[in-house]
Amino acid sequence: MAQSDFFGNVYEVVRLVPPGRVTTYGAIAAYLGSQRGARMVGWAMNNAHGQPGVPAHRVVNRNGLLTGKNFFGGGSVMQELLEAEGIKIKDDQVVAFRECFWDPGAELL
DNA sequence: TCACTGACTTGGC
DNA sequence: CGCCAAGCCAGTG
Repeated sequence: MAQSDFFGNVYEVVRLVPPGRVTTYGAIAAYLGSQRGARMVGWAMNNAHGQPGVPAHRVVNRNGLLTGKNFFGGGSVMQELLEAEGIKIKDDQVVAFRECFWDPGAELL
């Protein structure tokens, strides 16, 4: 990858997230081998703003809360994007998050 | 070169 | 049930 392995892997994993599914920073971080490195995943997403094909709106925190929605324009853009894929959002939170959750380490392996 | 911050997570009080 | 502190990696000042 052009970027560091961490960033490159994050982009690739997020890009592999199927429509109608969501993943978490911790899941990606754990997949990369750094569970506590979840913060870095968020940082990668920040960089991912300039990366096409990286649906950062499908990445939420472990509570299913749209923590990064503030970075999508400050409005409910992230929520609408997820709803457009069939994911229901309630109170900035993913409904049936556990059912929509997509674990890279479990689905890809 | 050193120090701080950041879209997180977990555990402890 | 809610708040505080620690750990992770990379980027910026």
